[in-house]
Parts: sequence; C-alpha cells; structure tokens
Amino acid sequence: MIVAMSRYDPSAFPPFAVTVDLVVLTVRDHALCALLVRRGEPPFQGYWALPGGFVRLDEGLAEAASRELAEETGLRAHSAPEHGSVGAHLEQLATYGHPQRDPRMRVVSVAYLVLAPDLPTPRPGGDASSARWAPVAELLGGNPADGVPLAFDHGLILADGVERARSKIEYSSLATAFCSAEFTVGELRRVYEAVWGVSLDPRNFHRKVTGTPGFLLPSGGTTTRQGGRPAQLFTAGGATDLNPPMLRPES
Amino acid sequence: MIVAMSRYDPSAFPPFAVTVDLVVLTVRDHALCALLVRRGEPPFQGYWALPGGFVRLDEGLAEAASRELAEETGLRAHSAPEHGSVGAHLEQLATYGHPQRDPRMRVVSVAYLVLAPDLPTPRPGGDASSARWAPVAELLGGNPADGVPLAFDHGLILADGVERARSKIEYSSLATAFCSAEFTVGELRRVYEAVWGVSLDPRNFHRKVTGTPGFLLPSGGTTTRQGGRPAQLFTAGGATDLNPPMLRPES
DNA sequence: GTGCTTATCGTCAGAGAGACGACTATGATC
DNA sequence: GATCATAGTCGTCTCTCTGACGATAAGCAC
Repeated sequence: MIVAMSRYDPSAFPPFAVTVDLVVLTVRDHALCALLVRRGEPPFQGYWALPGGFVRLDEGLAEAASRELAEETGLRAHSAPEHGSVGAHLEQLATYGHPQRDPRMRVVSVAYLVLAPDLPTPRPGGDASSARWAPVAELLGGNPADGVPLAFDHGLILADGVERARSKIEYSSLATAFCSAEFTVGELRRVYEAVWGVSLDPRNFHRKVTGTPGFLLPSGGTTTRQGGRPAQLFTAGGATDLNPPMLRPES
Repeated sequence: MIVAMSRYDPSAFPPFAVTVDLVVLTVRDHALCALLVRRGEPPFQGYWALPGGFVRLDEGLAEAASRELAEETGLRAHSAPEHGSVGAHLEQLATYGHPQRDPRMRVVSVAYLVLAPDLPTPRPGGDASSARWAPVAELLGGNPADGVPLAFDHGLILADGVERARSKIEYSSLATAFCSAEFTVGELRRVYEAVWGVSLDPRNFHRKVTGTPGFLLPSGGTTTRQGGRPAQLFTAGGATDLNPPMLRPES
C-alpha cells in the first residue's frame, strides 16, 4: 500500500497552515450575538471575521483556542463544565479545509464554539473599533443585503456554530453557560428564547427545568432584577444531560 | 493586534502535516465492528490502527477521506444520504491535534466517521492479512488486556466515533446506512441492537419505525431471509431526522 | 388602593413509550 | 400432514411527559 508506506514519512509531507477560529456566542438584549473582529489587511480587508489565529507548533488545538479567546476577550474557558463557574464553555465545532478557502495558502481551520455569559464590555484586543457583538439574526438572515458578508467561509462556520448551540441546549444543560453564576428560571428561559428565536410558556418551562434532577441548584437567595415578583436564584447543577430533552417547538 | 497582523502571513507559518483518519463502522454477526489496518513500519509497528493518510494539497478534507475509503475498501461514500444507495454514509467526526500524538512530527488529524453496510469481503488494500473487522466491544471493553491497544490516539478516536454513531441513530434515520438497499424491519432492529448493545422489543420497534413518516418506504417485496414469517421489504425514506427520537434504553 | 409585571403552582387532554397478549406465515421435524 | 420453532405484525393498557391553559403570589409605579 503506497499510501500507508508514505503516510508518516517525515521528510516529505504536504505542509499546511493550521488555525483556530472561534464562534463566540452570548445573549445580549434578548438576542443571540456572535463576536466579530474587523480585518485590517487583505484579503477581505475591512470585512468582519471570526476571531482566531495560528496554532503554534507546541500547543494543542483546544489550548490554542483557549489562548485566542483570552487574548480577544479576557475570558477563561473550560472544556469541562464547572459548577457556578464564571468561565465560558468551549468545545470543538468542526474543521474546515477547502483548498481555496484562503486565497494565498492552504489553511485548515479548526473551529471552536464558545458559549459565554453576557460580558460587561466587549473590549477585544483593547481596540474597541475592531470588534463587536453582532446579532446572529442579522448575520444569517438569509438576506445578504443586511450587512457585509463575513470574510472567508466564516459565514458557514458561524451558521454551523449557531446550529450546534441551538441543538445542544435541547439535550444538555449548556444553556446555563450563557448565564452568570446565579440566575433565575426566567433568565434561563430568556436564554432559550433568544437562542431559538421563539417564545416559551413560562409555566411549562418552569416545570420542566425545576423538575429535571441536577439541572438547577437553589442557591438560597431571591432577586427582583427583572421586576415583578421576586424570583428564586439558582446555580447550574451537576447534570450535563437533559433526559428527556427539551425540544424546540416545531418550526 | 499582533496576532491579527501575523495571522495569515504566508511567509512564516508553522508547518503542520494534516491527515484524515477513518472510523469505518459496520454490523457483522450481530456486533458493531470497526475497520482496522496493521501498521507495517514504526512507530507502532505491528499495531492495529485506523485507516487513513495524508491530505493532499489540492484536495478537500472530505475528499481525502472519501479517497482513502475507496482505496482501503472500495466503498463509495456520500456526505449526503441518497435513497436506496449502496454507498456508505460519511461525516466529519472531530479533529485531533495533540502536539505529541505522533512522536516524529506535528500532525493534525481530521477524523471521519463512515457507516457502511456489511461488506461482502473485507479486502482492504488487497492485502487481507493487513486489515480486519474488529468488534468494538473488544476494542473498547475497558480491559486493555483483551487486545493490543491501537496505535497513536486511535483508541480515543474510535471511542468518539462509536459514541457519535450510537447517539446519532437516536435522532436520525442513519441506522439505515448499515443496511443494504432493501431491508426488513427486523434487520433494522438488529442494527440498533448491535450498535447499542441492547435488546429491543420487536413489537414496539416495529410500531415506532413504521409509524414515523418518511423513515421507511415499502419496496413491495417480501423476504424470508431470516426464517419465520416473510417480512416486508423497505428502502430508506427521505426523512433524515427522527422526531421524536428513538432513545436508547436507560443504562 | 389599582394596575402592571413576573414568578410559581395546578389542572386537563393528548401524544408517545414500555410492557406484553394475540395472531400470522413461513420452514423444520416428526 | 401435524406439530413445533421462528420471526413478523397488530392491538391494548398504563404511565410519563408535554402543551395549553387558569389561578394565585409578590414585587413596583401611580
């Protein structure tokens, strides 16, 4: 087998550049938003793009994603969920390697998905004008005239990331990654509503999440943040899987 | 931003080797099996490994996976399901890039998952002694003494692929990818039983799969392959999602 | 106080799944 | 041919969960 014989021949392998790209999602103002940075040089100069960068030769892929995330947002991300943690959730999304996705060289990009609570200030890289939170509804709204399309294949990557997030909160407790350490059932419901773009019945939602063992842990306090009757505060419980899942309403 | 400035500098990027590795699964003798090849050279000489190879500079990742699959098994795979097709299902699984996963060089491997019907002869590469179908229960059985561990991180990749397959047939019609073009409800049930390693009630299973619109299309004929009363033959319908899903029995 | 908001508890009908009985249609064996 | 074993198919019952509500609770603004 010729292929097997040359497979790990160190002297003659096709050289690739490997990058990580980040789909960083959060919920702001009742809308799902993605972090974008503006490109300062060609190609796609002036276009908005996903944050990311080269993987170094001595670091792992998740490590590179984590480093880029910290550089751009100051967030510390965990691959494994931690209870009541302030860090963001990070998981590998997919890998994109079309030969012509970068016009200058062969680049394979490993995309990571980050779910973060609403950040106090989007101060990526210290340069406020070069980064923003963009509502994904505007970016993916089918109508390209709504805004400049993203650089490279980042529109595709973003769409995959959003779909992953939308489906993942169905059968896991990951929606809590969008909330701060303590949150109310109503805040969690607004996360689901923003990510899915739907309205949910508050009573059925309350029954579902409070009735699932390990999803929510009462933290003892109450809050009146949202106006109206004070709501009980919770932290994320240890459960990671939702069984049975909370399915999106039919399209 | 230093990172952004150097991000796509074509003259100075860290060079990586990029490979694809294949988790090829099928159901043989009521057991879920994976395709393995024996390594002929160091490192891990004599170990069993997942089939795979280098990505060429002018081909896409799925393209490379598809090419390797054809070279090793003769199968033609489709990323998109086709009705009644004889080809296998192929989808991207995940990407593995730990800096020391290959002792000689920095290799990033994009793993693909292939679900194939039982192949008449496992004649990979034309060299029968260098390839085999191995029951995944033996490979992942927690007890490493059951067999030689796989080369590189292929044991981890295989475990991820098996878990993907197990969960994916819950909420999609992908289990039909393990069947030949025409199959009976009982054959499809035995696929689920082999992949999940459980026993399912034939009556409830029959009600579920025949009651899900678009899952199965009656092809008109009947068969008596399995002995007993002749069973109706079906082909895979157009539906890709199972809603509601068919959940595994609780562990 | 009234009115508005949000939170939380209850009730009811329908869909779906698990457990399992009953019947059907073939081949194998006596 | 009668009997048996095997596998396929249809029905029934119960329980759980969900979606669609009604009703009540506890804050704030006026």
